[in-house]
Amino acid sequence: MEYDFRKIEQKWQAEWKNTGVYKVSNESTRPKYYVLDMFPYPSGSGLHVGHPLGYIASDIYSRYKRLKGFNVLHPMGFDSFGLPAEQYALETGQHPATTTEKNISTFKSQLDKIGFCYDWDREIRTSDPGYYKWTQWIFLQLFSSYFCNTQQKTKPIHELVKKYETKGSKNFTAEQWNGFSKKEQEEVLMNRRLAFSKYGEVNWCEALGTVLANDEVVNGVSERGGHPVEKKKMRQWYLRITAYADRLLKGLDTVEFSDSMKEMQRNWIGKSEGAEISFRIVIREASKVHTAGPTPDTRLTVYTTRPDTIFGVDFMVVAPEHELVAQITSTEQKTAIEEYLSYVKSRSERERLAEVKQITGCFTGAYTINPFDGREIPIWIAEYVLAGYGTGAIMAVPCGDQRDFLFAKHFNIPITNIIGTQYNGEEANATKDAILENSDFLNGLLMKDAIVVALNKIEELGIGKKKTNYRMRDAGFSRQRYWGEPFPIIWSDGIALPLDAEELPLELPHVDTYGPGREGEGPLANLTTWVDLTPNPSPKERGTKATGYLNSTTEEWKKTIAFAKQNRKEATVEEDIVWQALRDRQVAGCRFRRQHPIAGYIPDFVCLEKKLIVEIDGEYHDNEEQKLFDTGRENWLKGEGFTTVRFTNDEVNNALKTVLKEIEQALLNNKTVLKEADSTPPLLWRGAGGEVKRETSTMPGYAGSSWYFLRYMDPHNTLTFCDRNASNYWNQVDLYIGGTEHAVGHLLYSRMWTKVLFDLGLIGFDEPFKKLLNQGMIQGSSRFVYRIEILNAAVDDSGPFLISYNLYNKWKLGEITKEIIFNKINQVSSDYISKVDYDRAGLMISQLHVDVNIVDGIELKISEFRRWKKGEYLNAEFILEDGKYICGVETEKMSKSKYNTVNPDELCEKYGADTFRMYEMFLGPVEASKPWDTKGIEGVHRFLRKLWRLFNEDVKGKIWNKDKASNAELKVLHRTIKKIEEDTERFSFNTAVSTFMICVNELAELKCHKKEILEKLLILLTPYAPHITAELWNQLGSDGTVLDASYPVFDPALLVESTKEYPVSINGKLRTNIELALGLEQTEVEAIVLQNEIVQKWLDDKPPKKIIFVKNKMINVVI
RNA sequence: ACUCGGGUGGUGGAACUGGUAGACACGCAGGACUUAAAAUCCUGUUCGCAGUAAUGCGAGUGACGGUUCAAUUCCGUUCCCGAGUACCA
Repeated sequence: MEYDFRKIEQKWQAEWKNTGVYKVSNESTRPKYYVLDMFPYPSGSGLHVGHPLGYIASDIYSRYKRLKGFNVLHPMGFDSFGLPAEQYALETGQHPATTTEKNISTFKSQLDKIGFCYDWDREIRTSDPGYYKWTQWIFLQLFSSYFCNTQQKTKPIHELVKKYETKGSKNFTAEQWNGFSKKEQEEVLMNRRLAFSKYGEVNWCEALGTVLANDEVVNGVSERGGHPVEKKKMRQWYLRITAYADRLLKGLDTVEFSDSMKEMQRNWIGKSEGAEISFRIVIREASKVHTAGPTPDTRLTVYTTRPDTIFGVDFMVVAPEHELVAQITSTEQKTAIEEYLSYVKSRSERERLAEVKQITGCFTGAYTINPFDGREIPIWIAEYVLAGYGTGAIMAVPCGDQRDFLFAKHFNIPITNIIGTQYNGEEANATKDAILENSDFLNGLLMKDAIVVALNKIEELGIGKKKTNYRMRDAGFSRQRYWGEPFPIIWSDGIALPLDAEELPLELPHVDTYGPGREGEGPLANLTTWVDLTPNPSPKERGTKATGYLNSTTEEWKKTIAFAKQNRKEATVEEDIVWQALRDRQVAGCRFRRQHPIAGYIPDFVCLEKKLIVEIDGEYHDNEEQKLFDTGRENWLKGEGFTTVRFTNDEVNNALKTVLKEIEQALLNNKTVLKEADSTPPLLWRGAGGEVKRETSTMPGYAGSSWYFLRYMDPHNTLTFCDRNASNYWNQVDLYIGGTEHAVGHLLYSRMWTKVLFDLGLIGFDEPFKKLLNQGMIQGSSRFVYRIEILNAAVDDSGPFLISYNLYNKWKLGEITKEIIFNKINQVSSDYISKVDYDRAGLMISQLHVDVNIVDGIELKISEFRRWKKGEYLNAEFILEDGKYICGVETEKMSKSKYNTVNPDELCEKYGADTFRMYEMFLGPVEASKPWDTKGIEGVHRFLRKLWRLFNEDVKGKIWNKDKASNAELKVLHRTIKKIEEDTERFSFNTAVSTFMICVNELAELKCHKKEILEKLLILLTPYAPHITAELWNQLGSDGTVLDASYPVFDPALLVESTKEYPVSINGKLRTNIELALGLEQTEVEAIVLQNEIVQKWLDDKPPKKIIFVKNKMINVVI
């Protein structure tokens, strides 16, 4: 009986599906274990071999933990909001929901082929309204919470309001607060909310009319099209992650992340401790000396981590954007400063990164006074000082900071040396270990110690204070895109109002086009009826107010609704006739509403899907004033995309058929604009008055992924994001596996969200991931062919010539001439080359990616290549070396366009999922990045077949038996148990695979076919190769399913030996082995060793200096 | 530039706290079975030198140096590769 992996794997995958063996319950007496993978973005190109690496590792560990008696949660889902689907929609018009759905089903079928133990009942998708309802809900929690600095903890914002109302704050009294307008109060609160909105800079591309992400901007121009990009201020949402900087830092000590991962997060947070010092400013003009600024004691505040260098300050540098710049510029320097500012502005639009660092700057004409020695210090502006960090101003110490040094040299500013011989005048020395000189009261102190001394003095004088700074910025949380969670926010007269929880989810409406709004807003902005919720007065009231609805209130909107209702009751006979004909989708299958308010207007009939309005005009429409009004309203509605058709009462009475015909025609002419559900005008209104609009941005990709690990615990709950019982049971993710690319983004955000939810008492832990394992990237190994172009050949008919790699390389290096290549071409196609004029012909060789799947190692499979790309190379001529066409090789990122992707489906089809799983693990440590190479997969496949042959033989069939196992066999088994358990526990899956190979090799050698041994081996192996083990377990007739078998227990007694082969070194060099009983003591061993022939040979009759004997390890004889 | 990883046969990699460097596999070479192929099995495979051979000797974990009876492992200097950050005061 042969190992028919295709049949076996199909059989067991179906079996698992039918019996639901991977269903996980939230109730169990067993201890819990939560294994999580970073869920994938379902891209259009499907899985390649890089994706499953981490999934296989987590699957092995989950299955292992299950065998060890844990209730294991190992879910999978999809991070299905994101830009690629939207871009695809922009190009093809296909709705992102459609393509996403399609991609997910491809992903799922690919994942299932690998045999993962996911509980698909717990699958989640971030783009599913049932899911993003809760993303929006958590956003609302963030919106209505603030960070209490004294308690370092998230609290509901109403507690802050209460405090303001009763006690006021640093900046205002309770009375003042209570006197603030609603809008003023909201502005104050916005500065404390955890999710808040402010004006921020975005990359705006005029030509594309859209906002671009940072990575869509390359060298100052758009990646697509190369159009110029500029900074533009727009209202944006942010998360106040900076408030959590310290807790995010401290939390790192409580989790098991790799050192590099922790380091990356620490760097990103970038905490630095230093001081803010303020300096008095004076301006020196030709005519006078005066102080700057609106008040005489306007001061310049700088941030420094080195207050000890205060006497080495030779100049100040202020960021060009600094608010003081205009005030402190002297008349003499005004033009120079203006020129410099315009230069900086022009440059900020360009990408500064690419170019060599230039030293630029400009003197302002102002000075600060060193408070300790009264020295006047010039103030400069320069672009190397960033407005966004610290105070946007620095004190420059050229002898201690290389940038300051270069700046001083460039502008000939004299440099003060405060560190004596430690400074050589050639470059700055940033040491903290120098003894200070030229430093007044700090003289003679070690810089390290002087930091505190200086700081204390500064605080004592009241000119500065200790200050901790963070490099991390608040996280931008809005995107001007379509395919993301809509914000549950309504802007009313400039105040952000949250939706009520009952109104969630705020579903993403359908749009026609995915292009940006007029002002660069997201595509949602184009849906005026969805966006504009401004309540409107009734027509009667509007008659007296030209700009009526702008000042309307809830009351007025209610009146509009009431008015419409009234109109319905008081319908004219003609209106009724038309309604009877239109209702219930009788015309063109379209739904009509009657007397339905649109903004301020109440049309007689409207079909929202087709944006068609039908008006039945009574006699009073002949009135001039009414006509004016009708036209005005028609124009306004036209602007909103509505077309209006009008009929008179007479037409309805006399020619209803024609009227209906015309309506039908109008419906058919209009295209469908909205899905019915989206067009319902919301009835919300929570009134500050003024313009009421929905937020049109959507949330970024990381919104949904910041809390998904919680949803898996309780995925179907419609009452809450995750029941507290469920999150208490599953608690933290015990093992999280994923790539390093999310080191700072996703991981920091989800850590922050967890802390917020914890503080608000919604979950019981404040770090989401207990242990993080980083999987390496699997790179593609690209293959190249080299195509020869002959220029000026004057011959038109021949296939392309392809030259093998080594010849190409020699040509490139100039080792061979073009004549030699022409000669080679001549050999493969003599009649072609005879027509070429050697002297005039030029040679060009281009390197082309070739599909790795038609290359065997590095040798091109020529016949398959001819068929490749629909026969583009059918007539190619090959210039070979040693009869082979050798391809060029390079390691690159795996991508379709480079033809270096390897599809797991094909490997599963060819070798089976078990082989594929084990081979991915065998490739090397999970954490390591490595290029994919399919070559070695045969070895793993051979191993599985060898395993199979321990149970069955091709001819004889079943050969396993129930004989009693020998000691030697038990020894092999228990060595394996020990090693596999150790290796699996420490995620060393590659060595575990090799341990299995050793075990099977040894059992084969022992001709062991005993159930007693093999059964145990199957349990060990089932996490790695679940299909073949399930099948063989079944064949052995063992009880139950191998998935829940009890894990074999290692018995150390079986491995106890009485003797050991000791390696014997002489002077640390291995010379021989001696078998010794284990109980021996040093002296006994020495005696035996000295007897040894080889040792005696090396001793050459001299006594050894020393003999080192390490029990159970080795012996070293020192001569 | 800074921070963090990592350099081991022809290749992927192993050696977990200093103690037999190269496990396991790929590839390659030779052999068995076979008309042949596939499959399977066996032998060899770090390099150099000597030997028919068993074997012996020498070198060897990027380079140089140190600590140690003993270093891939610890320390110092240096080179190369990868990842992250980027004028952060």
